[in-house]
Amino acid sequence: MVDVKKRTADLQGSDAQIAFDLIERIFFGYRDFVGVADDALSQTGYGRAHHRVLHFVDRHPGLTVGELLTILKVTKQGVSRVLRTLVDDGMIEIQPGPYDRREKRLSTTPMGHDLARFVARLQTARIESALESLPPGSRQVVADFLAGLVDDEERPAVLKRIAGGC
Amino acid sequence: MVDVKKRTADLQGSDAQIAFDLIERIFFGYRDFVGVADDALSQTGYGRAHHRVLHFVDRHPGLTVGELLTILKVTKQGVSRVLRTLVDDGMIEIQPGPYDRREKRLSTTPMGHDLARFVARLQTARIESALESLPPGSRQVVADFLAGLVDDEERPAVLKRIAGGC
DNA sequence: CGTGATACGTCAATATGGTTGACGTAAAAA
DNA sequence: TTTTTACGTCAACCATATTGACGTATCACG
Repeated sequence: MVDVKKRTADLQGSDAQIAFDLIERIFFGYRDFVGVADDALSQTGYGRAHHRVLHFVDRHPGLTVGELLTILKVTKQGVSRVLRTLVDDGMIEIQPGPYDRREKRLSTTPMGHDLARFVARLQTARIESALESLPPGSRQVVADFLAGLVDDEERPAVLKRIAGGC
Repeated sequence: MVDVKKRTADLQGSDAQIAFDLIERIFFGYRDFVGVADDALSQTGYGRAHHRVLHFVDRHPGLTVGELLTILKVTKQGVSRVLRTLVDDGMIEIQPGPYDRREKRLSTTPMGHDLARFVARLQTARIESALESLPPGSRQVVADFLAGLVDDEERPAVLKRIAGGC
């Protein structure tokens, strides 16, 4: 009887402290949110890595390869194949940097831009649908929450980049 | 001049419609949120796949392999190596189903339970930190938003599973 | 001018997390 | 008894990433 009480107390303590609900909502929400893009792009033969590169190059025309690596937190080898594919397919253009010609300035072609926008619109639809039934001000709450998940050291750079847009 | 006006109008229209801000906050927020678990588990030699299996088995003791595959939306081959590793390491136990002995009922050992809780607490800390400065009621707003990102067909099952806990 | 650092590319090997297909076993259900 | 189910496993393969080593073009500085 003492054992049962103890174990029950332990469980209640743990369950009260741990945000299982939000942990799992983040998991399933993200899974299906990226699934929107995965499904749309799988028909073109592209995967998640292609999507990430296409998205950020489209959002930041003139981005250098090094900046892209910083944003995605991957190595140059990690994007080389994906980037080459997108360039070969005519989705992304490369131009030498205007001041430093060692740089490769990346930008989307009209075709690449359209594909990036197509996917972004699908994801926007999912977001708007999720916000639809929520009270006014929820958009800001969600935006702040998501920013709060980012590492403290990274947050300033991330928010600046997002606000910067192009 | 006409061209410029047209392109400007197009751009404004697109930018207003597309939720770049939230799309990217979801990307960076999720990246660092799972990074919390990745970093903690990388020291034990486990990756993201191990974490997912450990988490859901811990949350749903007595889960069968088939149910785990449904939750994670992967194939049995996709989890077999990871699951075997966790069993070999003494993190997860297998018992035959009480009524159907073909089933393998999965549950965490005390050691596996502690590891799962350890990571869940780290993730909870990140979540609470993100909610800290937000107005009251934000927790529910965020929870509803995340549920809204889930596929419509999946949502009932997902919410039931999360609520069920165990 | 030469020297070193920088931006980028590439080759090779390796790891992780998956996939499909084929085949097998044990147990339940008909 | 036969069929279906729950699970496992072998093999082959794919996508995405890593580290390390090496090369090349370009810039910046003494």
